[in-house]
Order: sequence, then structure tokens, then C-alpha cells
Amino acid sequence: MNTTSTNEARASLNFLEQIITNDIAEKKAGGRVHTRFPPEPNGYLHIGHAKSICLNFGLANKFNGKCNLRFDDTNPTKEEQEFVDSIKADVRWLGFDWEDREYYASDYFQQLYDFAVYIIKKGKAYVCEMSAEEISIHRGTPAIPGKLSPWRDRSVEENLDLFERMRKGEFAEGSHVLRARIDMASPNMHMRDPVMYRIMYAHHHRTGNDWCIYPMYDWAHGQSDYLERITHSICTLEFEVHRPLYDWFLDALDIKEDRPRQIEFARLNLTYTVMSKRKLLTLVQEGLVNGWDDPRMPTVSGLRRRGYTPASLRAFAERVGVAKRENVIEVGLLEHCIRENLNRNAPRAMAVFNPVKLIIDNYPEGQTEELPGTLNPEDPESGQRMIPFSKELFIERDDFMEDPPKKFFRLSPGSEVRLKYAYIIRCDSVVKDDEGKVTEIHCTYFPETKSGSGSTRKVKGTLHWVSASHAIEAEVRLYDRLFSVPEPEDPDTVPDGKDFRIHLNPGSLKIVHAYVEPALKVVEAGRHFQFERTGYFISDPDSKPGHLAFNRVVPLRDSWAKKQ
RNA sequence: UGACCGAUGGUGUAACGGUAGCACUACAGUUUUUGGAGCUGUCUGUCCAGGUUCGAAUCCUGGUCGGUCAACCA
Repeated sequence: MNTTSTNEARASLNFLEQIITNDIAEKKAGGRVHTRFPPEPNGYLHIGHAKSICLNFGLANKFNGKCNLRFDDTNPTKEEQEFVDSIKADVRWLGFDWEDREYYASDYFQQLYDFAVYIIKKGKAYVCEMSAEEISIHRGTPAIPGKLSPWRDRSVEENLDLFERMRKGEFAEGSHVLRARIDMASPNMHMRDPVMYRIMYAHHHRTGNDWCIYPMYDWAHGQSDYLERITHSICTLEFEVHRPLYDWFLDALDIKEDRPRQIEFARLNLTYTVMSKRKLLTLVQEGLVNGWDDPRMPTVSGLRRRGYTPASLRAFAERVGVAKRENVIEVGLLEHCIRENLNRNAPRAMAVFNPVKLIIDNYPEGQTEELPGTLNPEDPESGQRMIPFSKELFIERDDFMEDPPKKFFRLSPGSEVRLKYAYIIRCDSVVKDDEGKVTEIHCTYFPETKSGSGSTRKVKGTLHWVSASHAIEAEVRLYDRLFSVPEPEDPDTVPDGKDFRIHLNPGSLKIVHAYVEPALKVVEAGRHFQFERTGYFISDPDSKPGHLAFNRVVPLRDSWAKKQ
């Protein structure tokens, strides 16, 4: 593939790779590259996080660096161990290894406290006794400068004393905060004396009741980066306006060596889905989906249950690229990535979703043949499975038309098709019920056309089938996109008083009771298959002996359906 | 309209003052015991207006459009 890697050939680098390449060339941080993935453990990871994970671990990998997993757990009222566990499982499942570098912002609470004392001593932070509402009012608006806090000019000694007493728990929640003393007239709202610490009498999932003051994100994040000797602190675009503050804190601490650098990129958006934690939570809480791992959810756990593979998600993250421009990726690209992956790796099987009986009139009553079927034509090593064939079969109702249009290559009266791995057949007649619905299709088979016999007879169509008496029943969940419009959050498409929920696709889940070939009888959960001519599927954890359940990952591309 | 950021085919993303390329999508052909997969090909693009330059997607100026920011959230 990479046959042109001469010295002249300039590799195509994204903007992050360019920055890092330059930093290495300039020997910044001694040429080290160290990134981190910093989730807040307050919810489940989604595909946007997956992009960030692939980015941070991928960059470290590419430049011989390291990537830390760091939980940004500075708000005890929102964070839980349950989410720590699920996040770790998801990152690992995606294929990344943080080795022994599992860190928590809460590990640094004492360090952060000492740093704050340092800043207070420099006269650059003060304890403010205004209420949250007062602070908000004093902050002004982007166009109007804020007003100074009456507590802004306390002595260093007084600030030190008050801050220590905050920590000791002498004050009520909300009564005091520590604020950086920056510029209440800054056009950047984040520089208008931002809060560094607030009082919260809350139990923290790791530090328990050791602390009653907790650092804010802006104060904790950059300093945590510094403590971990992070070189490139990569975050999403909305933190761009925080960067001056990120740098201000580093300056206030007189950090000159090993200064981490914040770089922002545009988060992932996907068509036909919503991505914000709040909206996903709404879907779960209102029962619009069946939990966080519902196969229609863009959560990592949902994608996993849907049947997306780690490799397909990594390939996707690679292909969407990374830049600073707002983007909406077509979900078709994601689907392409999983098809590409599963086409090479998923064994084939036959399953009939909407069966109609096909009877081969000239096939001996009671006879069964075991016919070999290639497990995966894309993989010569894959081998075969045996499929029973008999006089009565099920085929897909859609594969028969009594009065077909031109270019219909499937079965119709008088036409010939091949039954995959078996014989060419001709349709002779049909039997209908009182309502005119076809109940039986009668055919003649041609014994000399048996697959593998070297028969050169050609037909236009090939159908999948299962032997009626050998078929196993299975529950098959046909998933489709959760929303019926590309951008469900677009205000232009949402009437007043409504929200994205009106765009929920009512057909996003159809459950059918299918007939599958008997080889599938014993599959355990989590196995991928291609059901020939229909799509890729995975056996669901709901599968039990005697009750098979499959989820459709994605249908096969279908140029016939498209023409219809 | 306070500040900051961004703008390249339908969607993403490259091009670092010198041939606008790649992927997905769409379409066509080829092949095929999956109307799948594969292979080949085609269509469609530098937001606008000026300027600098032999030469501008790239640099400058001014617009336009889009995004972000006013939690004791992250």
C-alpha cells in the first residue's frame, strides 16, 4: 500500500499531527508526546468520545508517546463509580491500553489546593462571599464589562485564612468561593474572575468526605495536565475560549518547563442521530429506547450490542479526519466501515425473514441432502458448513412475484432461478388462499444443475432458502436509523414547542420471526454473520438455548431495492 | 452587532505561493451461484469583492455566512 514512502513524499498530516511534528522538531518537551483522554464519569461514552479516544491514543501511538486515561471527577454530585467502570470497559473494548496510567483529577486535590495557596500568596486569587446569583450579575455580559467584587481586594493573609477555613468546613455551601483575580472587563467571560473552588458537602466516589471544597474544571484540568506531564491537551472546540484561562493558570503558577498546550478540534456529529448527553438521557428516561445499550443508540455500548466492531469504529475515526471546522458526518460512512470489516470476517448463513413455502414437485418425498456452503467467499481459509436440502423449503416472499416487472431476476411463474448452493429450479404454479395470498409455490428442479457439479446452465437470479423441516426459528431485530431526518436537531425542521423527538423513526425497530439454517442452532452471543442477500447480524446476549436472537447491524447494499 | 474560531464537490478531508487530490455517496460499465463483494470509469468543489504576485484555495483588506462564550457543569 505505502509504496511511495520516499523522503520527498510529504505525508498528509492533519493539523494536530502537524503541530506535534513541529513541536518534536523544535524539541519542545524534549520531543516527548503525551496525551490523555479525560472523560467525566457522569455518563456513558458515545461515538463522539470514541473519536476522541482514537485521536488521543492514536496520536500517542503514532509519535511513540503515551496516552493517559484520566477521570475528570471534580463534581461529586454528578459522578459515580458505575460510569468509571463502563468507561474503562469501553476504552478497552475499542482496543486501547492505558497501561498503569489510570488517573483521577481527584488524585490531585491536595496538590491543587497547594497550588491555589501559591496563587493566593501572589495576590492572584481571593475568597469571594457573593452568592452565585450576585456573581453572575456582576459578571456582566459579553458586550458589557463586569463589576468588581467587593471582596476582591482582601489582604493575602485574610484570603489565606478564609480559604483554609473553607476547606475545614467552617462555611455553608454556596457562601464562599475562591476566585482567580484576573479582569472583570475582559471581553472573554472566562477571564472575569472565574471561580476556582466551590464548597460542596457531598460524598465523592473516591475521596469520600475528605473534601468539602472542589476545584472547577478550568482550575483542575490544566494543572492535572501539568502534573501528568501532558504535552498536548486535546479537547473540543467549545473550550477554545477557555484557553486563555488555561494559560493564565499555568503562568500564575510560574510553570515554564513542561507546559502542556491545549489544542481544540471539532467534535463529531452524525446524520440521523443526536449526540448530546442530555438528549441521549431523554431517550433512555422516557423509554424511547431500551436503555443506554439499545442497539439504536450512538453510545459505545449501543454500537457494540448493535454489532459494530472495534476495528470498524477505529477505521471510522480515521476516515472522518480531524479539523476545526464544524462537521456532520454521513452515517453512511459508518455503515461502510462496518460492512467493509464484516464482509471479510463474518461467516455467511441463510435466514428467511418473511417466508413463503416452496415445494419441489419432482424432488423425492422424504429425501434430505446435505449440501456444502462456503462460510465466507472473501476468505479462502473459512471452510464450509453443511446445509440440509429437501422437498419443502422456505424462501423470502419478496423473492417471488406473480406478475414481475422487467429486470426482476427472481422467481415468477415460468422463470428459473438458482437456489444458492443447491439446484436451478423453475416455477410451475402457485397455490393461493381465499384472500389471494400465495401460500405455496410449486417448482421443478433440475438434478444436473447441482452446485459444484460443473453445470454451465445460467440463470439471472440466486435465492437464499431454508429447508422447512430443518429450519430453526429465531427472533431477528431489524434495526434502522433512530431518526427519520438527517439532522433531527435542526431548528428549521422542528415546529415550535416540539423538539428532536418528533423526528424519531417509528420503524427503527422491527422484530420478525425468521427461519434460519440449523447450523446456527448453537451460536453463543456476540457472533457475527452475514445472512446472505440481506445484511450483517450479530447474536444478541438475549440469545438462549432454544431462543435465538439476532440484531441487524446493517443491511447489505441493495441496488435492486434502490431501483424500486 | 463584544470577543474568539471557522468557511474546498452531496458529505468529510488534503494541497504549507506553482497540475485542486483522497475517501464516502451517486451514476455507468465489468464481473459474479449474494441484485452482495471486487474491478474500471464518470459527475459535482476553493463563500463574495478587492489587493499583493509571473502565479493565490493558500498571503493582505473588507464583507457574507456558520459556530462558540454570560453554571459555584465538564
